[in-house]
Amino acid sequence: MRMSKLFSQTLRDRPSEAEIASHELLLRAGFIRQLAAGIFTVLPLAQRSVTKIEDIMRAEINAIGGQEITMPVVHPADLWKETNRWYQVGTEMGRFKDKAGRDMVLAMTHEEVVADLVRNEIQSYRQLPQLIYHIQTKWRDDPRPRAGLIRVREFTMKDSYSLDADWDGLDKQYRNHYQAYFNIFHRCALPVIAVKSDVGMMGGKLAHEFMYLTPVGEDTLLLCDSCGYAANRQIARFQKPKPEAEELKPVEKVETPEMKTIAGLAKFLNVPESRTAKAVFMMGTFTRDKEEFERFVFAIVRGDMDLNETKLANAIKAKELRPATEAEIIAVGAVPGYASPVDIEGALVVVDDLIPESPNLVAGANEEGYHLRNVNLGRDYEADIVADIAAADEGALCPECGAEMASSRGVEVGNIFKLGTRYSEDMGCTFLDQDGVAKFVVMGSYGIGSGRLLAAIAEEYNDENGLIWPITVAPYEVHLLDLKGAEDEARRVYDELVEAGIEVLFDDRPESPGVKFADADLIGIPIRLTVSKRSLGENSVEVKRRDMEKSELVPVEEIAAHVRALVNTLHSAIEKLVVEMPYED
RNA sequence: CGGGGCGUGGCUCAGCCCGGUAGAGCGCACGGUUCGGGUCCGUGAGGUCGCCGGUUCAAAUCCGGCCGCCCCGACCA
Repeated sequence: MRMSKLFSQTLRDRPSEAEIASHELLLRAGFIRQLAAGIFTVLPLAQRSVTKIEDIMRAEINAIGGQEITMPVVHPADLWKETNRWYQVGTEMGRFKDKAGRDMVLAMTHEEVVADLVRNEIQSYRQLPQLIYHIQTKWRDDPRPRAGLIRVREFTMKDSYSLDADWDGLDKQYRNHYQAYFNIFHRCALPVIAVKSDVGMMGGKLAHEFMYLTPVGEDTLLLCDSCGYAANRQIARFQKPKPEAEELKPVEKVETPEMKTIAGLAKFLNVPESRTAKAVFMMGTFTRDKEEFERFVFAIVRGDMDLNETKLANAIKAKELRPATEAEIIAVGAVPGYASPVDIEGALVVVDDLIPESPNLVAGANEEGYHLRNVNLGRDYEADIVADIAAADEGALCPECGAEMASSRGVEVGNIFKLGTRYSEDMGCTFLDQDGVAKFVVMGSYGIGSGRLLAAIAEEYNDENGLIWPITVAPYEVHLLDLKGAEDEARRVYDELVEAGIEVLFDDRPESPGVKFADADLIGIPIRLTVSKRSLGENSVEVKRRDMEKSELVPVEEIAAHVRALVNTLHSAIEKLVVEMPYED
């Protein structure tokens, strides 16, 4: 490709909307352009990189038996009504009506379409297992897109769907994806870890997320250095300190003027925060018989811990949770700041599983200015649900080995879900087993966003001058530039490299050397060749790697062979990253 | 949805407070110059000042409403 013909241009100034490196550099280097919030055009350079990423994904998924298909972007809403997700998913789903007034859905994922295919195509256990996948556009109307390609509304995703006769089959396909996903990321030279995660709107039993660790990430992870436990904070378990057993003491009302916070209260009463009960009020949205209703949720965790809303939502099977308003709090008979689970009407009372073991806590008195000492679950109030609803934070003890865990930020670049029969049952995906009995197909789904992956790689590999692509995903292998007086020889080098099957971006523009070098650094192609009067004076071409300072002179007649060898060296260095990864349930 | 910021040629921004002929740098076109780290000089094209309404003799500027974009939070595979 001649740069004089390249569609995109580089930008000298930092675009004002870019806050993180990958966003800024992908814009400046001419890889992407924004159309609207969270909606981007992929320009030629990025398109080449994305194609390479997708080919890596194809190769790895094909290797575990995947068959590529393409499913539609527009779905009849009826399918989504069958699985209830039409009702469960909120504003994130794109909805419209076709000309006949039928409800339609913009694809945010494809379980329903897969299930519809399955119920029509799969009749017999002989047709299982199967693995189908596609690389398609998704629309998720995220309330807050940000950080360039990291979090967008429209994106391209490789999603695969496994179909099995039983759970053992699913387990095998799940493990296959676990390894294949590591292979994909490793072949993109992106370091990732796998963490256990919430199943979210996908439903199902088990999920892992593949996380690229970076401060710009928006997921918080808890990681145990000792045993390797790794989980998204949304579901991270931890060992809770066992309080000492003690006799239940009588409830005692104490005056606590202006003590509306746990910290202030504990100090005022001279007790540790762990001897207080923290009340958090939420309104949960529930679905019953396709009807939505809200219910007040009174959640209690110990005063030294925070409520984890995802855990709470899962524990009570709420579709949504939002903080309750002051009026709603008062309506159930609680007093904000002095709220107590004692004598509450009509609320769903959910307590953390540490509370039953924590005797004689300080709680509110439901009276302005007063608290109660020695409140005890079971004696003074009842819980509707006891569950782990406390959040794990930096320093929490590992649920597996008890060591202190660290927290880190990450970007989710891929995920794998054991869906089980969640969709098969709703949509009637059955097959006849060997014994002639109809059974539900056991499903899994597995996704990687290619644009987000591209951005993560850009985020990982850059310096003050620009991008530094790993060769496996670089838009071109070689960036060739000529300086004044060497144009003819550069053109011969270009033709020779192209002839040798090497991907070359040839900067043949009549620009000054500084402009050409700066653009080469910005675009970040791994190998740079310079043909100039100076190099030709030694009958040579200058060869420089983007990730290294030094350059070398290579005789013109050896250049194609030399570059071929260097390309191979760079590829094999990345191949070495592809290793077997330990799997943990 | 709550809080904050911003909207002026393709890009980065000034002008707005204090109303009076729309500016700079970069980029782009043309001419010259230079040629191993964003050369230098000249000439030129390019803007409904986000949109709608109001105030005024006069609005980029003041007032109201709306829209869009960015950041933080809520939310979220």
